Amino acid sequence: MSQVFKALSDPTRRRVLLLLRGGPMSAGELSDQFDVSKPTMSAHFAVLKEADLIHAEKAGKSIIYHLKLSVLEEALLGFVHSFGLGEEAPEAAKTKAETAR
Amino acid sequence: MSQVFKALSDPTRRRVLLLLRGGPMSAGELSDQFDVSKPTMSAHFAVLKEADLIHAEKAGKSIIYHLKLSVLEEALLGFVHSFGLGEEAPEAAKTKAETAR
DNA sequence: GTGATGATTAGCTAATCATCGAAATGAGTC
DNA sequence: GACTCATTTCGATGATTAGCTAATCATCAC
Repeated sequence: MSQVFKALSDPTRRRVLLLLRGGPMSAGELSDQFDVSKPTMSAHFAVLKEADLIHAEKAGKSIIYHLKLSVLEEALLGFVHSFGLGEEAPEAAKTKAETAR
Repeated sequence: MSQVFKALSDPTRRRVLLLLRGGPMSAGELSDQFDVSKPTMSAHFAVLKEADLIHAEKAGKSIIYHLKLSVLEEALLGFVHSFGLGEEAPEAAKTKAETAR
């Protein structure tokens, strides 16, 4: 849980995830979209992998990263729901929390 | 955005938010729930305030903290939606939403 | 095997973070 | 004013983080 939020706390890493939402991409292709060195990007990938938000697949010389949407979804929506938020309109959320018990 | 996720990346701070979900609480009452010093807790409050997730209200000697649910909701759901998640009914979310009512 | 390419690891610096005890502020009380 | 309570600020410390360059590893083409 903490690791997911920590991973998301960096703008570079959030942008990586958004790029990956469009489909799998190699480490190099991803790095080309950013203005930092490749080792730095590699470290960001490691953080995302540690949080289980992405998955690495070897493909010849390259390494293809895939977004693990379901993990992102479970972590964020799970947290949101624990606050009684996110299922209906904000107004109704309060009512719902009350009727929930 | 980054500040919200950074604030949420610490378990102590997440627990503070959950406590505050039950209603406003003073800094001291909150601190009593944790096994760390008051200065440390004060620093956590500052991070949460910086992320605009809580609001401080003076009340005599005490300071009462309030959860800003709408900010938390907007930040997290906004991000979730930017991934196209949380609107339809993926497995986990659906089950959870159903058992909730 | 050599060389080239893609990616990670190693080693470093500067900055940020969580934590503490001690001191300082603010707001009531006597 | 002096005293007390609640909370924050200050100053220090050890741990972690993002960033870099240089070096290494892995794979492919020759």
